[in-house]
Amino acid sequence: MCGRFVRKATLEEIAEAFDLDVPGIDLELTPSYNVAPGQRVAAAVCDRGRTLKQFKWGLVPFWAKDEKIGYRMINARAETVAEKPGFKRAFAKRRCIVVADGFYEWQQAGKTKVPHYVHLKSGKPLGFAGLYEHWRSPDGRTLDTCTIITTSANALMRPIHDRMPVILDREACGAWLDPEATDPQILAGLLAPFDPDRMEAYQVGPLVNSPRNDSPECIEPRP
DNA sequence: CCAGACGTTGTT
DNA sequence: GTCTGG
DNA sequence: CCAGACGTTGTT
DNA sequence: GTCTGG
Repeated sequence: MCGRFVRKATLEEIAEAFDLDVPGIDLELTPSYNVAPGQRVAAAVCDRGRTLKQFKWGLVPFWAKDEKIGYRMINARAETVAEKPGFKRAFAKRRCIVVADGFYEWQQAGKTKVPHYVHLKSGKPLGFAGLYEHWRSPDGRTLDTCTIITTSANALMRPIHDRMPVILDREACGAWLDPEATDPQILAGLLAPFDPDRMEAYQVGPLVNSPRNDSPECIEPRP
C-alpha cells in the first residue's frame, strides 16, 4: 500500500517532470520527508492547462456526512476503483497525479516492522495515480481531498510488501489526466505495477515511524 | 420497499 | 481493541 | 502508514 | 449518490 511518502523536489523540478503550466500555479511547496495521511499533498490536475493543486490526503466522497471517513480512504485498489461507490465518480471525472520523490513501505519482520524507502533510480520526482473530490460539510465549509491508487507489488517490492502505489510515467500521466478519456478499460489499463528495473529500495531507521519527524534523516540508509 | 454501508491493510 | 490525528 | 489517546466532574 | 442486504 502507500501510507507515507517524501516530497522534496522544487516546484521547478516538478513542473519539468510533469509538464505543468507554471504561470497558473499558486502554491507554496516546502519539502517534506514524511508526508502522512490527513496532511496536504500536491497533485497535478487538468484544469484549463495542467496545474498543481493541494489536497488533503484521504478522500471524502461528496455524499459523506462526516469528513472522518477520509482517514480510511487514503488508498484505493486499482482492481476495484472503477466500481466502488466511494471512488466511482472520482475515477470517471476527477483523476490526478500525486507528486512525490519516493515512498515508505513497512516490512513485517516477526513482531516488528522495518521501514524501507523506495524511489526511482533516476532520482527524479514520481507521480502516483490518484483521485480527488470536492466536499461540502453540513455547515458549508469545503474540503478538497484525494486518494492514492494501489496495485500488486512488482519484483522489487514483493520481498517488502504485497501492495504498492501505482506510479505513472510521463506518457501514462498524460493519458490519466486527459479529461477526454472516458473508456474505463483504457484508464484501468494504466494502473499497473511500475517497472522494477527503474526503482530501488533500501532500509531506513525507525525515525520515520512517527509522523512528527520530518527531516532528511528519515531517508538515510540504516547503518 | 427501507436501512445501512460506502475502504484498505493486515492479522486471525 | 479501536478510533483519531499527524 | 504509525503513534497516541481512549473520560467526566468539579475545582483551580 | 448508489449499491447491497434484509
